Amino acid sequence: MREALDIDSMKEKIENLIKIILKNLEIESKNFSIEHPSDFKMGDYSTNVAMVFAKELNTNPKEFALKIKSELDKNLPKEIEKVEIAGPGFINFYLSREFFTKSIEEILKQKENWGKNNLSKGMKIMVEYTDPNPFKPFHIGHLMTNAIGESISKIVEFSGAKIIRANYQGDVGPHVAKAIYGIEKSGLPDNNLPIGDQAQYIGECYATGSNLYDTDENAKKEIEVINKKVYDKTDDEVNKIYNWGRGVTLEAFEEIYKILGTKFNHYFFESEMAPIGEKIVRENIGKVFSESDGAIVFHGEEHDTKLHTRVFINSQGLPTYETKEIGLTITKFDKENPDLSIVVTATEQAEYMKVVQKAISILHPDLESRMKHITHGMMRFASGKMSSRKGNVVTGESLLRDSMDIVRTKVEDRELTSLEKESISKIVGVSALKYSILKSSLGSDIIYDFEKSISFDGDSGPYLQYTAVRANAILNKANNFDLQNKKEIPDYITDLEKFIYQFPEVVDKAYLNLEPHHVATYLTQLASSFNTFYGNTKILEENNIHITYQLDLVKSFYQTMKNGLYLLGIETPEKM
RNA sequence: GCACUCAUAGUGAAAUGGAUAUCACGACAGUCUUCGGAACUGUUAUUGGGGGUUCGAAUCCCUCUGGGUGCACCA
Repeated sequence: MREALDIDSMKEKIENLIKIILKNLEIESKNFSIEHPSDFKMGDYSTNVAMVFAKELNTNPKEFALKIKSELDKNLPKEIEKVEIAGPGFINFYLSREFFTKSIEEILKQKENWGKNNLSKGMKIMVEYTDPNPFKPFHIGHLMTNAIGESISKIVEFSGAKIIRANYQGDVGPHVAKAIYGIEKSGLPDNNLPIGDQAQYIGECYATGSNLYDTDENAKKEIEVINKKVYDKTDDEVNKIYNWGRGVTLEAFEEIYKILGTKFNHYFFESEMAPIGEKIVRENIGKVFSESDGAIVFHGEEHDTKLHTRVFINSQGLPTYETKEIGLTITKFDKENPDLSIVVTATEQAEYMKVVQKAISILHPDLESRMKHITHGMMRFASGKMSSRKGNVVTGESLLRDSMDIVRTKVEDRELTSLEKESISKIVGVSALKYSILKSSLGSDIIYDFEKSISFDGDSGPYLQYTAVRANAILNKANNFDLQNKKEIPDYITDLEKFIYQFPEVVDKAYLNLEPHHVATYLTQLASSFNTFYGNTKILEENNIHITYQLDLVKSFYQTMKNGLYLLGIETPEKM
């Protein structure tokens, strides 16, 4: 992807320059860092090499820095304008006009490939995420996992891997029995209703059933009977409701995936994973698993003091979630044999997953390094805001619809076709939600405040989109301009140019840490620097001799923003 | 009780061990109707407490405090 390496190998180039100098000074090279200083006043790149070596050379870091600088100055490459010493002994590199001009050319050449890297070239990576359960609502946690999983998939894809998207759904188990019981009590809904409404009705039936299970002994017994029937499929009435409800909720989920922009390659179901896992567990009783109080368990703490014991087959002989997870993991490797299998879930599954993965690692030592579990915090609500605009319990779906509705009212009196308005509502509404999830690092919980998430200025997805749309508007309008005699390149360098070439480094970082927020944070800085440029520079003026270059700059900004938003799973609208 | 995880302006966040800790919202004061104002400029305020490692700590180690999550037949 990066054939013309001049621009984004700048970091390596500087590193090599310094290594050569160290070698000439007969100093053994060890780790030093090259980074972007926090402020452009301190240059475009900076190294701490002088501070790292000063002590063992028994010299003052500033003196040593000066020595390196004088060596550098002897043969400075044309991409570097100057080198300076600052602070306690930092060596700062200021890039040249030529470098920035070249980087813009490079972006225009690479287009949708701009920002890609080869860090996982040739690998096959499977990412499992979203994981909603049929018969239950698509709740906010699913929305969060989906946004994160989709973004990680795209970041991994940008690093050269073949990506396989997987979704794992719980279509058997007590929650299904509770929902069926609720449906038996309340009756089937009108099948002319939109599929989303029917799914919501099923979700309500689940809530009813779940409540009765906790409060009513008879209901509890009946639900347990239904649960068995779901597994053995002996009751026609239960089968009928089951098939209908499973179909309706899965279809409703598909509508949501469509809005969110996710296309899965594989759908795995607990009902199918259970027998596969159970066979594996039973074959390894006495080896990996053992009997305890009538159940089949895995003693995690025997292998790692931080782990604990978990039940894999309960005392009634039924496989638990743990066993299904084993079936799932083995099935993934059987079907696709990925180099790496990533699972994205909320943090509450972290401990459970460690135990299960330990058990799998003992069964298949070669898989240990090929499983990765990424966890994220939960979405909580600012106090007292637990209901959606329609007054219902907030689900992932209602949140999406509400967000889209807000955008719809915002574009209502714009001069746009109703088709355009609908598309913008979707693209911008989804962006507001996704960005508010992806801007934070994965570890901590997100306090979700509806009022704030729909404020579209500043640190938000719509702000980024709006900035891109502005850039696009200039480019469209520029078609009427005669660009002859307007091809001079400015002698000054804007902050926009200083940010824009860093994009591939940001993508690398997001990939290496599997943290989408690096992209989100960067794009906000980039957008802000574009808006500053936009505010200070009137491009489309007859007597502006820099138009050609500035339009290229706008174009490369637009491309960078578009590619960056893509990595967050956000579309860039033409208008809004 | 044990384990995991988190703690940064009034609020929400950022910062491969680096320089004067950034960004947004809010508040206050301006620009201005522009190549699209969902914009720009300026002011404002911050690393939970205590030790340690280091030339250098929001970051690493120890400890305390305070949230969240998980710890046997749910998923």
